[in-house]
Amino acid sequence: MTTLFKPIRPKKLSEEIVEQIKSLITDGQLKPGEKIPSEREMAALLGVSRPSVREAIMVLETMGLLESRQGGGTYVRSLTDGTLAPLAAMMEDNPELLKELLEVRMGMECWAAYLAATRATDAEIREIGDSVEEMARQAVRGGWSSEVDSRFHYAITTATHNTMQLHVLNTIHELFLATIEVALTKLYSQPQYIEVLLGQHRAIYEAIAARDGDRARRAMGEHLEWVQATLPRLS
Amino acid sequence: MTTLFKPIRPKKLSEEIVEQIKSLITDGQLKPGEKIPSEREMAALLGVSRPSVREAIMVLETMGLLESRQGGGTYVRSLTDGTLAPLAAMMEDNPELLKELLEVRMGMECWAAYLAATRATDAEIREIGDSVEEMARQAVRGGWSSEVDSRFHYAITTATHNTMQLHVLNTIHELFLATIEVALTKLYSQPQYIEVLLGQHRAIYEAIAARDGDRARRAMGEHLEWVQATLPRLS
DNA sequence: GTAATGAAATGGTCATACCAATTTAATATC
DNA sequence: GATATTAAATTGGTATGACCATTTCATTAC
Repeated sequence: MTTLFKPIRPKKLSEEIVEQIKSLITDGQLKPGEKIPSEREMAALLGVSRPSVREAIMVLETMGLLESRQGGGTYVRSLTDGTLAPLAAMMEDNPELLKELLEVRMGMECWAAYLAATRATDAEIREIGDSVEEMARQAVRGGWSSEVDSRFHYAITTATHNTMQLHVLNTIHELFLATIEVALTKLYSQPQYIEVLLGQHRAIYEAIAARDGDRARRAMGEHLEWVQATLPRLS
Repeated sequence: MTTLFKPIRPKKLSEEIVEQIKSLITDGQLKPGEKIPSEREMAALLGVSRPSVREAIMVLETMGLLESRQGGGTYVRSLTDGTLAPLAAMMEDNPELLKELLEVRMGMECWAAYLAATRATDAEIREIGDSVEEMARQAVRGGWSSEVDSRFHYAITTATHNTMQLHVLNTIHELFLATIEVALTKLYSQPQYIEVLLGQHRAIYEAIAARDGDRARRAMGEHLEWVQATLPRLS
């Protein structure tokens, strides 16, 4: 019952200013390239102090909606979809976070392999197998896409019959792909790695097909440790 | 050829402050839930004015990394709060998903126990032990709070030395607590359960202290399976 | 019409003050 | 010793006024 009520926090002035300016931009009353009133003018119009206006403009700049130039004014930016979510952007700036996310993923994928081995339906085991066969088909032609690898892991997570697991792993996988899809595709097309990777995927599939949870977890762990060790060598 | 060169714009002070605080968060020196120094203190430490610090904090709040409370201070948020926000919405719509979240958490806590056993410093092992001792002290008086349990799990996750693990688990833990803090506190105060739970927490601590990863993982798995089985009996 | 110079406008930073909310410490009571 | 109440301290929120740095605009000279 506690979830029905949420703490009420009064809005800061800067938040209200942000909302007003956002509305003017999304309504088209402030257009891309247009200059907004100066900080001093805005403060006078809104009946607030200049620091409060500055805080709101700072926030809108962070959102990518405005752009300030010292001495020159503040302009509305074009509404392009270029801004990455903050976490993905931070991961681009800091490869150590990516390595840590890989490790978080490892824990979750191993757990997923374990659960899948204990719960998968025959149809789900077939789908995992089919994705491995698709890898083998593309391997003959020089390597497989990161989509096929995603299909494999997605099928395993689906077989856990845990919706939350699927959502969390999907979110982590998207963050992951946003950063290293190019490197992964490179990995899946190197001749010296293809057979090793294919063998690892088969081992995972076979452990799940045998409904052996511990074996599935170990096989997944070995696969992901190998990937984690091999990716840095590609750069 | 013009795209090779970008205009050079001197960085604002607030931008430099943002970068410094971001680094402290991604390096794990500022952890989720932790309070950062006050605005006045930060201004003194950085040798800048309080409005400049405030602008930086405003920006970090917009990015979802910090959260300020008037009179109360400014706290680090989990990096994954934003990206995993849909989970909270899903759980509000469908409380049955709590069981699945418990299972996701189980996988991650077991992995954390394993990593902590292999990596914890002596000081970290001491902190885990201290939180178990605090449980024992409160147990004599009828049970312990969910804060003490959080401290125990937080100490284990900190000992993994994986910042992303800490952030993801923190987000999941807050989702978890938001739903069943009352039930957990009830669980931790039932006379027939207190001794069992204390024994389970001791077993986890001892396995980590023995630096036995597999044993730590099994102990954590047993504990969380027991909790998962027992919670429904309280309603 | 163009170039140089000065003034004005604008954003960036700062010091200081005060208000509002929260936390902590001190005191009184049982 | 525990609990409740009150006061003080701490912290974030907002404001005023000042000054610096950069850009834009107006004026003047050629």
